[in-house]
Amino acid sequence: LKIKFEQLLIPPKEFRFKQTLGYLARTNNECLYKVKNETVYKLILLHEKKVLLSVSEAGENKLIIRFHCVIPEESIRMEAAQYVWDWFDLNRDLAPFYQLAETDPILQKLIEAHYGLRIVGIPDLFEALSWAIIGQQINLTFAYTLKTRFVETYGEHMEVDGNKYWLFPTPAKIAGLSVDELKGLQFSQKKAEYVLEVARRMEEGSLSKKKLSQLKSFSQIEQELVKIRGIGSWTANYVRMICFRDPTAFPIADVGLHNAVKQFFRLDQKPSIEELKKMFANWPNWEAYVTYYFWRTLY
DNA sequence: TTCCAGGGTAACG
DNA sequence: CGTTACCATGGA
Repeated sequence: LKIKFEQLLIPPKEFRFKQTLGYLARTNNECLYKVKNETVYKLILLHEKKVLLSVSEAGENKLIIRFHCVIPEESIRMEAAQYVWDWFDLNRDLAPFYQLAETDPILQKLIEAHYGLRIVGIPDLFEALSWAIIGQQINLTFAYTLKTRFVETYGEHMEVDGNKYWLFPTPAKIAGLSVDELKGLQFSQKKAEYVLEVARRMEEGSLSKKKLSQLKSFSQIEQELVKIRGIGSWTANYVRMICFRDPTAFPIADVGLHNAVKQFFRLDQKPSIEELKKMFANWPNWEAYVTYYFWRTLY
């Protein structure tokens, strides 16, 4: 890929790009970015323009963003840097989290295995909600299949050097679809209805990341989200976690978390909700990070 | 073939 | 309010 411009990013101390890459490369089924040669490539939309960027490590814990398209203007380069900063959750101060581990053997073990791992987010609210809805109650492999069909049917792409890079579909594109069209991709009736409802609300403007961000608390964001059909506690917390960057978000009903905890402690059966509440009470304000670190123990 | 998957809704008591 | 049946489809 031809490099048109480079931009340096200096992440905080408690960050290891290797961990981010490990997460990004956890599956071959992801259609919204590619990982190759320790570099992640992603197409994003900035000011209506498709911008293909890559992120890799440059020297000691520095990141370098490269642009593989027309040379973006200064303001767009800054927004791209901001995007990556948010995507990798580089704004979070992990020092208190790691301090908490000093007197906690469970956290110590988790952090030892994943030091420098940050929650890789989904900054786009429509994508975050849609992906959560798609993933409800089906195995992840099939969830990726559905997402890929959805993206490649309704999303835009850019082709560079024979590779296609995709954007997640916009609410505007999806809002006009019918349930049957999504069922054609093997969405269930309910999933199709839920995704369409979210798209319509976003297209109409009553639902937006900006509006929700202006609320006073993350719990208010959750209250607003669960008013929408198809969005329950798990989905709302998942989205608080990966889109709104709430470290206290806690998708406690998550099957992946249950399996991870079961395996981590070699339990005979999955932990109950009460047991999880009790356990996580040791990690106040870091529920999202502990959940994420547990997830990583599965792959 | 059976079990279950990064849940949610609606009906019921 | 807490519980339960049901949804719906593919993966392993």
